[in-house]
Amino acid sequence: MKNFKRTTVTTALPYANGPIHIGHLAGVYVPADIYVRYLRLKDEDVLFIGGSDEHGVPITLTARKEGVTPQDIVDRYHNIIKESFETFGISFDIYSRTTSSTHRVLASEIFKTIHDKGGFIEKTSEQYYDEKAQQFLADRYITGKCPHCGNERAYGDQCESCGTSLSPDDLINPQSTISGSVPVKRETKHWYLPLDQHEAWLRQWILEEHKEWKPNVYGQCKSWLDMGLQPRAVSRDLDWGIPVPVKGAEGKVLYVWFDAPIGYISNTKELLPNDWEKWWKDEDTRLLHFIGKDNIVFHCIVFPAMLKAEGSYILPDNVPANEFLNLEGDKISTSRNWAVWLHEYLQEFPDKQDVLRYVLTANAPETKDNDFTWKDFQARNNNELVAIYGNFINRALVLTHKYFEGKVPEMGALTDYDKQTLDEFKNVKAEVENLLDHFKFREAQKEAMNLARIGNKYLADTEPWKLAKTDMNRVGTILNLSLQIAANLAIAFEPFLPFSSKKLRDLLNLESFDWNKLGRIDLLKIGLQLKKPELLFEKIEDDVIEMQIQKLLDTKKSNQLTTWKPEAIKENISFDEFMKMDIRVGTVLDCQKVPKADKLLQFRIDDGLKGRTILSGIAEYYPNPADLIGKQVLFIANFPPRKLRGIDSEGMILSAENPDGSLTVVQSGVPLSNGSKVV
RNA sequence: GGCGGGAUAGCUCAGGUGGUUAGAGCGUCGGAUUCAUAACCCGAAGGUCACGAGUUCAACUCUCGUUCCCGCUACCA
Repeated sequence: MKNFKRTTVTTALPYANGPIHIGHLAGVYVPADIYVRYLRLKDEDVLFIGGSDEHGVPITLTARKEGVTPQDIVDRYHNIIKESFETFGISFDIYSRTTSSTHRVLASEIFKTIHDKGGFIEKTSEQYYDEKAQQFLADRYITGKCPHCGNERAYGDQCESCGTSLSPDDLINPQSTISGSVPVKRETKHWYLPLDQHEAWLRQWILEEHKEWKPNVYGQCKSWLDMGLQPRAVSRDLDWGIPVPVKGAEGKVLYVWFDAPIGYISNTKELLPNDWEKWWKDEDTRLLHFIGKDNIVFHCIVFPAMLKAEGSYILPDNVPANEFLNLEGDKISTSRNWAVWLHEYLQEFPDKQDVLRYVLTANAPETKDNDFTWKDFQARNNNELVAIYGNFINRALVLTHKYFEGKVPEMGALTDYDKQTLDEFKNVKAEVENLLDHFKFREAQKEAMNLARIGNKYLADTEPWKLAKTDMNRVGTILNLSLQIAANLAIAFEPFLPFSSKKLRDLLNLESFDWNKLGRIDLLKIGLQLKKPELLFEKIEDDVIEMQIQKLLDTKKSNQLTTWKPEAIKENISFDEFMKMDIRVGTVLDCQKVPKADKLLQFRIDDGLKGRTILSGIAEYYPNPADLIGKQVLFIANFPPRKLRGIDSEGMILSAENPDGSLTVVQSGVPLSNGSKVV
């Protein structure tokens, strides 16, 4: 690897539309913080950048829902997030926000530079426009009926009921959420970043020059590159964001994904107004992006393309992306409140930052998705932090106080067994370093914990409490060595468990905690007075854990209750409007999966006339499509034919939406004549 | 459907340019011990390394196919 002079570490900017949860922490912030603390301990030049991502449509929607301004929303969450990070010990050099003036200026400048270099292409397209509110509608501002599951409140980008991603054109009966009016199509101009033009060098840079990236990262990039890159819009018609800084762009802002990563740079600039460029433009700087797997393509392809298009910036050297953390077997979900929220944890478990840090690292989703359970949290705390680490520290201190009034005793001649023990932890430094350098935080922490295991074993094997009756010199040596191991633990755990390390250093009156001293046995001077033993960690009892589990069960219950509520009835229509619709009864003659389409079933329907073919996107709910053959179903008979996957679909099979979002074809209970009208 | 990642002890995970008895932590069981937050220490049980073929003297490790989980992507009237 190249010898870099300094390291810039960025962490995915949390979206200021909700608080931080353990998934964010495990995937991004805890590993990044460990890495940064480690580099700082080694006295390397490092800058740790964080901040809130505060633009984009979802924030405006939340604001609208609550009847406040977008600024109110981002202020609220920015403060919650910033404060919880601070309390949790994520040691950012700066945690700023994309609504800062520095960011506003820099993002504009970067856009302008790329623009002036001809790095964008301009395209005019038709988009929905709300005539009453006199503005273009972002995908999220349009609701309508989901063509897939029939949910009436699907958004223009996604149906939250069935999870399908949509485009506004897909929606049936689109409606503006701003004024409630029916939007019309209108022409609008936007700027695009032509990723396709960047494909060649990206391919070389990633696939040839960065084979060392994690398999999930490398594979995902390769997948995208092989599919071929498309131009991506970098502007939107919206009033919340950074104005597009060119003529003729009134009412347009930078698309949030364009401005957000620039936040890394502007936050650096805010911190170091005169000195920021060396962290972003010097080839001797190593740039690292810590992110979750949802952000891989963005940080490996899109953002680098932006930086390259601008021309003066360095590219990331590595993008250590983690997978996702589940909670008690289910996906973490902000909207379903299925999460352990950091700010709540900090309140409910005061002074237990390190416990969560430890558990999240021990269980980090480094190679695949992982599960967080409260039982595991309790077990890790009680069986590892308390029983192994805390217990060893306590033993060493208690013994020293008992036999030597709390002063570090002299180290006499070392026995073979002493030397053997020393051998075991001599190379801890090299091992932890090697693991951390390769972003293997889970194993690195385990290696640190191993020191405590060595200590416990040493005490058990040498039994100083027995020797105290006969050979106090020997006891002194044993305890000196034990205390040296304790001091080593304080250093080794410093990146992982900073709060406990500080507490331990206080107990040991240990001032220096230079990483380079790790592995030495002269960290504590003879005669040094130690503080009275104090527990490093305390046990977590069953009732505390049960309360947390109960809290989640309650969430689940209330989620179920809300989902089961039928939706509100749609606005009235006239009888005439209904009569325009031709709903018929038909018998399924044949039903099979459409090849090369996951969701489509192809029906052949006896409609009493010449028969018809209808496609329906319900394949995932009918693993055995043949089961439907012979059943009588209802279908819309007077939709114009539409080609799907090359097949003409002549109508729409009616299905009912279940509480879990799945679909069931509505069937006739009694035999009817094929072709009967439903009136 | 295409592409990518994953599948190894009850649980969480290591592992290897293919080569003697496949590792760790936790949990379980047994033993020892009392300095310690009934903690620590020692020992044991527990795995056809997802499934099926192939290459090979030899495969958990390579190849192909299949299944399941996660993600990206197409499809959803």
